[in-house]
Amino acid sequence: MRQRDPNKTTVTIRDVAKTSGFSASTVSIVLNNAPLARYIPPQTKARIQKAAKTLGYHPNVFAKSLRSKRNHTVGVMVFDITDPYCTPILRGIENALYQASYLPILADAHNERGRFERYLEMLLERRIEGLIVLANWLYLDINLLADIERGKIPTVIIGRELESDAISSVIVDDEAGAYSGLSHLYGLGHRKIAFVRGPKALASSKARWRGIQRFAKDTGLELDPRRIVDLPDQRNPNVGVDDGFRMTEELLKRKRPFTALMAYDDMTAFGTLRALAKAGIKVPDHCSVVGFDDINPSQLFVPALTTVRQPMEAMGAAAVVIANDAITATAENRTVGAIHRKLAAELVIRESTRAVP
Amino acid sequence: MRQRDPNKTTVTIRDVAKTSGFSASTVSIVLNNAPLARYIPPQTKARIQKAAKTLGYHPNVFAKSLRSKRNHTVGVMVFDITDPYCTPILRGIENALYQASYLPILADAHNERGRFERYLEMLLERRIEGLIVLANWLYLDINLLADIERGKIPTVIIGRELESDAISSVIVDDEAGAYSGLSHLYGLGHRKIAFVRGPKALASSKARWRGIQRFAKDTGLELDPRRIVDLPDQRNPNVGVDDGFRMTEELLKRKRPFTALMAYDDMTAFGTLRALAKAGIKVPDHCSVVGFDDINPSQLFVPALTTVRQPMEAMGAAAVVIANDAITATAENRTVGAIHRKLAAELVIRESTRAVP
DNA sequence: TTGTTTTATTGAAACGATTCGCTATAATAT
DNA sequence: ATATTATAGCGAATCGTTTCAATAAAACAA
Repeated sequence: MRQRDPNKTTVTIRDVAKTSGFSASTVSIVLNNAPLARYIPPQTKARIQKAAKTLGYHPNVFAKSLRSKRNHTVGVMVFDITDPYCTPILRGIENALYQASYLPILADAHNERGRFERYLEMLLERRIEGLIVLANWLYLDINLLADIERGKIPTVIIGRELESDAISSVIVDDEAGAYSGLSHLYGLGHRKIAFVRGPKALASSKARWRGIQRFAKDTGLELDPRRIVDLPDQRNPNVGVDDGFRMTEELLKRKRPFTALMAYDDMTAFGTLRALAKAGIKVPDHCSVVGFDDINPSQLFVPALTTVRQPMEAMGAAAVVIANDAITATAENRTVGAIHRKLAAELVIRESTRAVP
Repeated sequence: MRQRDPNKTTVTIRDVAKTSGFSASTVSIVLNNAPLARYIPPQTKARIQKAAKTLGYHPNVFAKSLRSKRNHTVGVMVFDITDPYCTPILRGIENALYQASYLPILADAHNERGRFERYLEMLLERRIEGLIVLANWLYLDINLLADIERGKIPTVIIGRELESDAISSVIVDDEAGAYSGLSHLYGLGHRKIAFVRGPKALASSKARWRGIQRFAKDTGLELDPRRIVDLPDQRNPNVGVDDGFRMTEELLKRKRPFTALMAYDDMTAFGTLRALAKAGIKVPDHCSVVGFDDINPSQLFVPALTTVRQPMEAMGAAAVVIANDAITATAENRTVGAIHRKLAAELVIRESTRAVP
């Protein structure tokens, strides 16, 4: 005969029932403040609550989820947590989830497809209620997301807008951001401006360049191809610096003088700063530099980097709002279409830019 | 009469049982390769496995955990994910957990006590199998951990060694690290060395200073109190830079010349670099600077920072190993004492230090 | 032949919570 | 006095899985 372990460690709802003198049903109703709780007199509630507290009762989420199919958990998949771009977004996600009483399960794909798939599997098994994908600097292909669609799990992707319209997205307005960055340099009197463009395969590269071109057209600024270089396609956030360094040296070698340089992103800009320092070119005295992103180190640098700031915490929070809405919609059996948010970037003027002498 | 939803979406073990023609018990035994599976003929196994695959059966983890009390989940509590010191450790944790097929639930206390407690509660409810606490730059009091002890959840704390011997820890050898950093400067000929010490309340501050003192004693180096300043106690990782800046200015004001400066950590060192630049003092030409930690931006800086590197990924991995051992021990009803690991720091020589002229 | 062991499979009882439907009393209306 | 309704509480089924105990057929031994 199977019998309860007498010296068991977990306290169940039945224990609370026993010590409070009521049934498990009543305890459940009271503790969850279910609709039926309106009939339960206050003193009964008090007795039950006291019993629960003194016993140190914690409802078992597994038992709970087994019935309710809800577990207040969302998956957060990043592609490389090492990337400083990730951190503030993660903070934004975490904070918003906390407000909504969700807990994040963290998965880091290390930019490996296999790992991404394995994690996706694990998250699906765990019946996450929503999924937030942080597609930092990634070449993500779409088929991976078929799985997600199949499972009907509300999904939001940050940093990339997918062609498929089944998945929500939060991105920054790269085009307007680049426009404002260049506008800043132009306003300072710069006309000979060099560009280190992003990898061609990245959507954000294209968008940012569109902003540059639009500004050039609007003002008649000339974009000299000899002052333009491209970052190679195969990158990794931390070699971005090296690439920026190399590309800037390439630019210097071309002997086309420039008084300002716009880098694809802050990491690239750091490489640029290094190359310029090596060449004895002072920033901002001899050359202004503008980055993009405003990752944490940018403000620490000497000189502090002027850059176009992505509202990363806000992006994380926005993703959670979208996910949360979709989750409650699903719970209430409503359907809701994919939502696409594009947040504004903000120019942050620091020490790496100054008026042309 | 309650009846099954005919167009339900989840496929259960009973569905597999039905289509394969065996009972749920058998299916369970086969799919988990339980001990009893040794009696099951291969062709039965094959039939069941095929059925499971074609139906797309994923066992429900909640039902599973409800019985087995295991859920392959550990809580990871950080005190401020924004701190660049966190990221590599998190990576180390994540990676090691992945190897062991665990999934991390991320909690960020934002350095608020209330938030820490709330998260602890949530994690406990979720019946995490282990807890890893990342006590970066925190003033953590012990009572918080009473809860953990009560629940008998294997816990490892990174970055801090607790007096209580019930909780394992992973720390870096701060003393030896500081010793080697100073030794490096000394070897370059520096004798007039300034120090920006860490906040007094931090254990690592004390340990690092012990290393300094030991080196001074070993070599007869004089530690002039007028070249020593202390960081204030109330800090936050990102104002660490400002504090470093202020303290260095204070040092400069004192008119006691120095040819090298050791900062409590890299963040502080960034502040120092800024202050020195402002004063027109070139690094490393006129003054060498050494940091501690080797956070990501340190290598990006111009000049790249010479620093004492904490093996952060390894620390995260070590914490997981300890936690994992404790978890399996608990599962097998063995008891295992707290383990304390102290990892070696490693001097990383970059561009911010050079021999005294 | 009968008895024992091995092989193959299953029913039923948990795990811990929620919830529907039922009962029983008290309060109110007719 | 009886019918009706609001108030309180409980029993039992259910969620999807694992696992123990039981059964039954086959294989083997005596």
